[in-house]
Amino acid sequence: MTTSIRRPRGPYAKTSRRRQEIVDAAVEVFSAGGYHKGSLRDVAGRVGLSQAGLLHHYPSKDSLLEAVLKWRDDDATAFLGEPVPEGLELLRGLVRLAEYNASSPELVELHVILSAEGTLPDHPLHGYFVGRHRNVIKIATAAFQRAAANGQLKPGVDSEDAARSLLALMDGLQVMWLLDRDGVDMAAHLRRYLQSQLTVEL
Amino acid sequence: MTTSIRRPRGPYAKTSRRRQEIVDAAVEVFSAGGYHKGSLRDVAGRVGLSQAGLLHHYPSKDSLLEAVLKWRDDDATAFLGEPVPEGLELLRGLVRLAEYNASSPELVELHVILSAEGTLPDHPLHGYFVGRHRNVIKIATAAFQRAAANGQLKPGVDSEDAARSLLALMDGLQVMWLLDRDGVDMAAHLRRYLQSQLTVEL
DNA sequence: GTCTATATACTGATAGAC
DNA sequence: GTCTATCAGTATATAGAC
Repeated sequence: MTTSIRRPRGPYAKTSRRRQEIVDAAVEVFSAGGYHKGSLRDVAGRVGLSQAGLLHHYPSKDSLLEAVLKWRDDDATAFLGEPVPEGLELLRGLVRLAEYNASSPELVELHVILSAEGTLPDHPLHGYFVGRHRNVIKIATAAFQRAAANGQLKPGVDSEDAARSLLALMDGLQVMWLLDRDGVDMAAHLRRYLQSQLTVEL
Repeated sequence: MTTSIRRPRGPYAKTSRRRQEIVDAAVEVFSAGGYHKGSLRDVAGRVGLSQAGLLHHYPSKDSLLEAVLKWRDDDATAFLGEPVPEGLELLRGLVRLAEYNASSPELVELHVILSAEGTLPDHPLHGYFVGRHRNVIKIATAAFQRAAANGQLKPGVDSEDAARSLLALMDGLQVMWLLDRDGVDMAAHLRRYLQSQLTVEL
């Protein structure tokens, strides 16, 4: 997010609001079709703009998608709290995040479709998801290490392995939940997994 | 697969071979781009055919994709053996399947991208994946129930929950593996999870 | 069985008026 | 800031010759 010194509030605030409307609409569109199927015309239509008009705010499809991902990351970070909590607190936060996700199907759809597309090597999002994955693994591993240092982790459990299994489970549960929303309780599955790795009550 | 009585072998065998060539090429194309980005022209080019020529063998994009999914299901079934093994044998088979997958990145890509697209309600594959999911859950749940009946499952573990966690883990690990092939040992993660639910050596 | 040619429909992006 | 008009590219599918 860049700020302008020369246009501090008035017109800028209006443009900013407009840009947020566009991002909201883009979330709807990319959730329902992913990057490849989602079209700028569709996004534009939802905010009462022509496609060319939309391109005035975001000069390309990629730049719009980038804004969507930034918005989603900011949303998740805000949910977990800043600075990101450590140890068991982070693990508890991830369970609460799963509960939150289950109340926002759109967010889950967005994550599932974009992260799958992002695994493909020549997808515009590939680099973003590779980097994000590295970062998330690092943070979750640190949480398990902190738990281990506090004697809260079962003996023989490797922190990085536990972190990877946890994150894979989170991702896989989201796919499964989209296929069977009433049959899958994402947070409960995560809690059970975490409990099986810990020596204390989560 | 329909067979013809009037053309028992010669020309039919040739056509059958051609159709398999096409399916192989389609796996490559849909692996790399999913349903929406994968194009018939691309598939056709890989087997030295024009796009219209390809449509002679599979009259629509959907029919070709259907053939691809059938081929993949048959492949997995053949790997696990028929009839599908029961109890611990099935669980061991799923671990071996993960090892097999790790030697076929293309299969993993195909599964990850198509199953993500298939979660979207209006995707042509949605019905297929919903049905497949139900079926797979049923089989895996039965395997855990069999293990429980043999006293091989830890007390307090619900068979269906264990099955769902296992399958979510399998799916999530594939996404993760595509982002970091050297850092993720899918089979090892599955084995650890299963071992944590069982009273006997897997 | 395979081709060329074509119909029809979208796509993202640009040019330039207002 | 938003529009219309347009360009160049892509897609699936069909018609009909060979």
